[in-house]
Amino acid sequence: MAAQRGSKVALHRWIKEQLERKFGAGSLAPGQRLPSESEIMNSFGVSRHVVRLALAELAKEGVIHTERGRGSFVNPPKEIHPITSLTSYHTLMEERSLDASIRVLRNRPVTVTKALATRLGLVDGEQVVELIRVGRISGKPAVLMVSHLPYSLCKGLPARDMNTGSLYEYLEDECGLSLAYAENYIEVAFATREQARYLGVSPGSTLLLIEGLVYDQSGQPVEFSRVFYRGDRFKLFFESTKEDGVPGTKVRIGGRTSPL
Amino acid sequence: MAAQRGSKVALHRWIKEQLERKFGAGSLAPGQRLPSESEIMNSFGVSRHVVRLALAELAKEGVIHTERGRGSFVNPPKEIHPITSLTSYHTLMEERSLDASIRVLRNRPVTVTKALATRLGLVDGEQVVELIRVGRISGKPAVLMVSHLPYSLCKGLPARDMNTGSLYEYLEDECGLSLAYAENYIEVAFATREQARYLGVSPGSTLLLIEGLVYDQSGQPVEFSRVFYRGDRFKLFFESTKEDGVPGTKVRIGGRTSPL
DNA sequence: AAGTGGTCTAGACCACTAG
DNA sequence: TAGTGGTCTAGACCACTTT
Repeated sequence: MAAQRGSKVALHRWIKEQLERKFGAGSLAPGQRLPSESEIMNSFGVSRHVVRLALAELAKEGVIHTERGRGSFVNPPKEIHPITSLTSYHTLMEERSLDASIRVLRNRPVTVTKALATRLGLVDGEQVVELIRVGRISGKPAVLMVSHLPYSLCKGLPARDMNTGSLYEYLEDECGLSLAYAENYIEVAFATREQARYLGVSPGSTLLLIEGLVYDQSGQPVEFSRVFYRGDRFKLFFESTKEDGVPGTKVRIGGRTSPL
Repeated sequence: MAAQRGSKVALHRWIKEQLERKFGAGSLAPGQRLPSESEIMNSFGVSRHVVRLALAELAKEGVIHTERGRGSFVNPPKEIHPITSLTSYHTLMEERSLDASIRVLRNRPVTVTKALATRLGLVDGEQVVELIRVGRISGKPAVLMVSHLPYSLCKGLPARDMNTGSLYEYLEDECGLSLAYAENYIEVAFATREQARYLGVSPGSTLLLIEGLVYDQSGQPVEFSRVFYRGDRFKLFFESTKEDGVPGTKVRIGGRTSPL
């Protein structure tokens, strides 16, 4: 191999492009193993460092992933997921009942942190219910949902089995709350060690984060939620429709999940 | 320094945490320079490689950025931006008229690619208008907007100066189109060399991508757009309101941009 | 010219996986 | 045990920025 390494493009970028060309989607099926790092080293005649830089770049982009002691493998294409806000993950589950499930990791009262107290309009020392759930699709961890709710509004929540049932239905039907609106922020985040463990990715992986603050009809904050998706595995979908002269756009969340 | 490097956490991760603690937001103001790589090497007594791994991790997360020949610098916090779909960037400009602007990079007819033809319902060989614009906020590149529209629907577009005025207003007022709805996908992307140049980031940087396919009232595809935001600098904002028994959620796009 | 980050080599040891 | 990826060291040269 070796080939002409003309011009000024960095060697590891060039190697990355070669690997993408040879093993990218299409030429190698999802799940297939790439050559080992030492094999790539030899075939291109470069040091291990540049091979690792190239593979790391491909992994960051979600094209491949690596497993210690096993090798690097081609990833399947991204899943498409309707944006989750006020319409819960549970609603999605009902649509794809066969392969979606929820597992509760934590459901217990804790003392608020300062940042949480500000968001939920609580004072220092108050209690909130911390509800942490992992949503699985086809058995694989897909989404990490972290919710915090004022304990005073849902004292019965920690005792409740949230492995089934919608959180929002519970809040409305059994806590007498009437959810009205939410402010949401979508951003890129990176997996902490704990999040990485739950989502089955390596620490520092790219995540899509939807942060939401849900309000009661009285304007009282009811839930602060953070929903983490694997950035290499998901697209968020929403459908928007334009209505008359309104200086904004109406969006229906939770449209179809058909492929692009 | 050196300190106890007990247990099993990787050295570069530990260094990263130390740096974050010492120089993270709060202790060092945005724009301030961090110690050089060799200074960090010496102060921790580690090799340059682990220092670079730690700095790269911080850069990926948007905490810092590095400039060749100059050093590493603390980043300002993320901007908050309402989701752009059907309501154009131009609308945002009007809201913050002082510091937002658009610059057109390309506006010309080209032959469709296969992927584009599929999305826009065109046949091979047809022409589309390629409109590429960079939105700036406070003079700095903020968002890269890449639009493709069937040439037959807007023959006058390439001759039009799109540095001012809204694309959607142009389509409705001067092309006789009535925009109805759009399908949108939000995902993580990574900057190509070209995108990186336009956005003032390094290749491979994390981006937030909104892909949108906008339809006419007759159901005809009118525009395929891709809007790229710097992932380390932006949050997308939307507000959702729940309405009666609809199995979905109404979202008003383009709410206020007040800070979290 | 001096200092900075960007790239690359060579070699080592470790942790994990699989036969 | 052999092979894999994960981590780390030491040293080198280059491209770029600043003085």
